[in-house]
Amino acid sequence: MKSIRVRFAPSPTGPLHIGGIRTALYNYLLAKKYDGQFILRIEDTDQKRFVPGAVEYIREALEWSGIRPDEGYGYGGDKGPYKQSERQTVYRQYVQQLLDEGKAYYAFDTPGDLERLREKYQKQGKVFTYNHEVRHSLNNALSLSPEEVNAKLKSGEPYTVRFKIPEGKTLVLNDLIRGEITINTSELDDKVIMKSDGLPTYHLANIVDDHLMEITHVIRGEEWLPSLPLHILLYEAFGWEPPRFAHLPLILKPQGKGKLSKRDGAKGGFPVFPLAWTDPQTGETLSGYREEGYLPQAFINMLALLGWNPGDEREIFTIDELIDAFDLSHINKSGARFDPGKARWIQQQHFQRLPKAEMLEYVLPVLEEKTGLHLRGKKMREYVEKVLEMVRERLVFPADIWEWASFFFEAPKTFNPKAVKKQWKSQTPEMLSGLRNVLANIDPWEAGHIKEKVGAWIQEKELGFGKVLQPLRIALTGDLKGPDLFQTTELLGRDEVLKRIDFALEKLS
RNA sequence: GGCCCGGUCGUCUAACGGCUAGGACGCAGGAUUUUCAUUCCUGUAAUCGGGGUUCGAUUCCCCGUCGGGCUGCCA
Repeated sequence: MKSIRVRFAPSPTGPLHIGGIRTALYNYLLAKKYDGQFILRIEDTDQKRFVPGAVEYIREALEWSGIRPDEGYGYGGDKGPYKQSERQTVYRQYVQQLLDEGKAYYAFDTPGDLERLREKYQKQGKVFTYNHEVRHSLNNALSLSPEEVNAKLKSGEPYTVRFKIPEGKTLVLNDLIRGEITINTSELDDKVIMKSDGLPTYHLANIVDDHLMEITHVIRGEEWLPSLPLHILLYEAFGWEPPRFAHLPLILKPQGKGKLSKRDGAKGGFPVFPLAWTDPQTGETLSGYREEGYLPQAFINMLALLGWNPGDEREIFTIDELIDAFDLSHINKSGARFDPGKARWIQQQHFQRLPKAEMLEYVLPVLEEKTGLHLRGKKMREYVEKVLEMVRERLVFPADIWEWASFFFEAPKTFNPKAVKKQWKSQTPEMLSGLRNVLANIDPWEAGHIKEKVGAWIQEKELGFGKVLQPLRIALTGDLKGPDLFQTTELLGRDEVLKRIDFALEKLS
């Protein structure tokens, strides 16, 4: 049995969105599971829609996600070139073959002609379809004499080539996810397979390349399901064995109607792209999962679960676990509404599972940027390690470190008014002055010992932990949240603690 | 309009004719904690409607309905 070869074949018309990455992921998982190859092919047959930077974006996004092609554009391989704009002569040859065999024909209808026909039909409440019913009355090689056709070709008149759909045939197609699909070929239209610019359309290029590149499984979005009959017919026309097909359910908007689009992220407050993208035309930047602080493994995990399940109740996977668990038979048939909240939860799960050292590496740059300090030296690094140890459970994203631990690096200059209102009472300054004296004389300065001494003092004064510790927390951190206060005081050091108490007494009294 | 594909808690989903329809996110409540967060416990809520087939339908078939996709010299 030959090994599995799958491909991801995006069109460089802009940034890939998460639906595209998910398609790439499923292809990748299948290839890795069965020790096959995952190929990247660039489908740039529409030069009008080409966007500069898009190819680079696609590659970077795949790399960041950990979905690395084994072969393809930029990755080598002996079945190239892997960019369709560089394969024009290949396609010409196959188009010619269909022409010679009478399976395709020249068509001279201009875009204007077709536009007028569509309008005319629409006025009558109908839809124009270039099919077996009308093809003999249109401006093409089926209605013109061979001499007329030759004359037109010689004169350089622009033409397209259309595939002649065999009529009245019932096709029974098989989709790995949806099962059997039956359709009559008379419902189909004679699709253009080569445009007047000499480049093939998607349909032709796609099947020629899949065949030449020996693709065994085509896993793509459901939006391609309607053209599956055409593709099968093309394979038949060439006498090639088609690959197996699997059409993935679409990813839908979190709210409202329709499939997730590139515009939805800006509106919904969540990214729809793996990496940030700056539109070369407008200069507008749209955020990406990487920039939001998502871990690649969390991002991948989240996408994997959108339309697939492992068949058991596991939800958190490493990439290797995904490869192991992945299975086409557990892909869903219906579209999945994207849920940003669940994505965040998966990120949290992955971030929390990070080994200490790795989490530190994620958090360090955030801290360095916020403080402007160099934190890689031994001493500072150890300090950050201790801070991280105290707050790590609270973090979902690397950037959260600042929300929870800024006070370990900068004394509060202001105090959260809500916290003050709640816990800073008229008798607080006096109490805190008393506590200050206790703290000033504690030795050794160690969390357990501080707790013991402060506890004794609270009891002696009959004050209660909350009444004392809450104002102290405000003084030290500026707010009413954070890790264990005694550990916090230990790490801050006695001098700093006393200084902050003095400052709070001065500011809030 | 035509063709195609779908429909289980608000959301992601499990149950491939047979338990009180299970899990997760979210939400609500509780426990723990000096606080916030974490963690733990509890609760919340679903088979689109109507017909069949069957001893028995979430599951199979038909109709309707709703949702989605396609209907380009785009991919």
